[in-house]
Amino acid sequence: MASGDDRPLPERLLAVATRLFAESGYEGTSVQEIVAAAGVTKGAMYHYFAAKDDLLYEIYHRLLALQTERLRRFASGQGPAEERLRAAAVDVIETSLAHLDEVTVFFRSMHLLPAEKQKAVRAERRRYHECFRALVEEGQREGTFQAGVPADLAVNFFFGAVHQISTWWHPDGPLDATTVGDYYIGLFLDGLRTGSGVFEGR
Amino acid sequence: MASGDDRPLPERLLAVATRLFAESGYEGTSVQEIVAAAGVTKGAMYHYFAAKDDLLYEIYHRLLALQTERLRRFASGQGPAEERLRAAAVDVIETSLAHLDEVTVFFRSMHLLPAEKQKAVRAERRRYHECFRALVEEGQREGTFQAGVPADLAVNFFFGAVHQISTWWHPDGPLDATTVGDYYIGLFLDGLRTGSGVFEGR
Amino acid sequence: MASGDDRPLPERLLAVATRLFAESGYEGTSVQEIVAAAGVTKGAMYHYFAAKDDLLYEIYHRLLALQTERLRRFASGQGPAEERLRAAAVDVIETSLAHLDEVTVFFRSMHLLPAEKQKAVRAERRRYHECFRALVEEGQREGTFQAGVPADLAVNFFFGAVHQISTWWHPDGPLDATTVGDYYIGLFLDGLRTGSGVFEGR
Amino acid sequence: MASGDDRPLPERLLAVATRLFAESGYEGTSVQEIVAAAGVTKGAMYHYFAAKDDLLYEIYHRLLALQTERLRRFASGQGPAEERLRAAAVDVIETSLAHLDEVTVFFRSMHLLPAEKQKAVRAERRRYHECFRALVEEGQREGTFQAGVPADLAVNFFFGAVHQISTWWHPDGPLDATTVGDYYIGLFLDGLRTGSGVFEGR
DNA sequence: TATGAATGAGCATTCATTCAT
DNA sequence: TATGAATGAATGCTCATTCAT
Repeated sequence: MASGDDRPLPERLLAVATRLFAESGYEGTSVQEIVAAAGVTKGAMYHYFAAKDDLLYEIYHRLLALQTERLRRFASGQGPAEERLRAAAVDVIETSLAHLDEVTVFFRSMHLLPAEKQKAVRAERRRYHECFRALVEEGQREGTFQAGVPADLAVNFFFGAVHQISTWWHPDGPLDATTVGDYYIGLFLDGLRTGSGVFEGR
Repeated sequence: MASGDDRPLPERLLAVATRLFAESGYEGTSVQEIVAAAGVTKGAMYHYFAAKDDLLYEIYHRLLALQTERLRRFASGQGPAEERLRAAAVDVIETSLAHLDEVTVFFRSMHLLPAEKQKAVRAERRRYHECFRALVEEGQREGTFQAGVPADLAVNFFFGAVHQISTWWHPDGPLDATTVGDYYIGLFLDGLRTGSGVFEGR
Repeated sequence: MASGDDRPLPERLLAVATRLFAESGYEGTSVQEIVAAAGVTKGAMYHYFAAKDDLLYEIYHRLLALQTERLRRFASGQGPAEERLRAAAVDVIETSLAHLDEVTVFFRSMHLLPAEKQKAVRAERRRYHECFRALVEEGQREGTFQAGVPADLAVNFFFGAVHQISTWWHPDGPLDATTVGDYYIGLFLDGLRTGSGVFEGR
Repeated sequence: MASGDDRPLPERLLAVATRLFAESGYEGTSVQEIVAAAGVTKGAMYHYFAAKDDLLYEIYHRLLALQTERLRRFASGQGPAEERLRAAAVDVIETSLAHLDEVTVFFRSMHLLPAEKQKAVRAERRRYHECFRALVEEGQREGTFQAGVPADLAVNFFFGAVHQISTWWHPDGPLDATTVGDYYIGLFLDGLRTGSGVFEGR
């Protein structure tokens, strides 16, 4: 019962919920299981979170806020677009792999959020996406990236692959996070780069 | 009430369940809603499916069986590996987009299947994956594809992107299925092809 | 458990609920207590009633339907208005005292019904009220009843008294139902009759 | 937040509770809602009231104490019983209409009080009732009122009607409080007066 | 083949109340 | 006097599944 975790209760509940949602799914995890794992009672949880889906929202919202803030720093840096894009992509893969449960849980279960929360998170996500896309477009204007492929689609392609990583990768497996990140970024940037391919001249 | 659908009941139930699962999620759809939408009663459904999760299993199993059979035909064809891989990739994107609900539902909810069914579908999925990977490896041996990137990882990268398509693409949107497929295959093959990139010589 | 009651389950549930609501109040009676007293499980109850408040609605709706039908028969009969009104009033008191729990429960708890059900029952109640009021107005036109008192108000006065009977009267007490009914009707009609009082000439 | 209400907190809490109970019912109003509407926190309320039902008890207890004190003044006055009864009745209707929420709330929810509080309020109520009944009996002995009707029953009849007024009357409606009071008293006294009716000679 | 009444276990949520501060 | 975090028990309701017919 003594959890040996002295973080504030809201943080502890989010951490516990993230782990349990990743293990058994959002719908497969009861509020009772969450609070039991955190060593408190339901009332304590509802003191901080108005509903179970607030946990789900908050889990991804916090990660996305972190990633957005970091992305903005990379995007507004110096140097050619490709270098800034690469740095941003390395970073988003690193933080995504470091928060694999959060990513997994969210993309599996965001459809279970009530409409208005879904809208809110989609709006946050869209802002992130647009910042990333702007980097791709900058690279296309510079001539580093193929102009023939819609930047929007390329970004979706990349993040699709990233968000699904947990379906096959595990931190204790043979490939470490950095390695996977390098390969993913390589596959993405090589696919995009001028000289590589099929969309040139479009 | 008259559904105007004269397919056998099992097929009708699967079609209805796929639609409802895609709309409201697997856990958000009750058996009662499924049978009501199919115009029958619960007993009728339980006559054909032993449990609700049989529907989920069957939905993806049928699509995967179809895609596996087609993949085998492409894989065992003539010509250079890249051509066969491209044809297989075009095909899997086309069939995936044509059965977008099935793909969405399954990758969202496979974690809710009981252990043994999860194992079964993972085994089927692995067989599919390995056949696809073999094509990539053949291309690497032929020298068409970069040998530096693990074929397994490349295949996972590609299917990650494909399985997430429904998070942003819609059949009535500005890009039609063929266009999306072409871009995705382009991004994938360009990223993989010799001469494009970072993994050469590894 | 064997209830020894072979009425259909819906009727049995309503009977049990009426008794328990009268004893402990609507809010003080749990669905669990109702189904336990009826010897079934919650699922069985929810098979017939969509919500707990359906029980409350149905309890009064059924009594009111009965009383409305009887009132219409008395109202459309032959003879002077006073005689028809007296017969109707005798009848409504008799049926109200025979269903005292229903009356008590409803007038205590109707404010807990969801808005649309409250509206429905109010509309039913209004139809009943208007039929009764028409009898009073007829007596006023005939000159039997004082014209100075608004018929609406007189009817509300009378039913106020009737609906509160359960706060002081009990079937096993010294006064039997018929006696109480006679007195109430006497007090009401004497108060209304020409020659008795203060509203004449208004 | 600043309530603009400088009455002592207990009074403010009772006023707020009365309004909320009248709007949403006793069980439909949470302690949290009461304290929020009063601009304080739960601890403050529990400092003055030991339990939620103390609010309910106090709401009616205060009104009843007021009405009892006034009734005693009218009862112990000079003149014929009918005049004193009329004055008392006018007064009780006036104060009841002026505190309509209190009356409504109490007669809807008194059954939710714990046994001992219910007993206490019933005893207070009985004292009030007996004082009023004594006036009726005095009138019967004087020959002004029909002796054939039990005074107890007549008083219950009258207060039944009065306590239900809020089910149909509203201060902003076409009839003002004084008018309603006059009619109610007229209907009651005319029903009771010698020469009007059916109970004479009993 | 199909019905539909009934089960039983589970779920998210609410809430009056307490108590250390 | 007053706060607000936390409790613990209860509540209405849902739902996959069974089974006699």
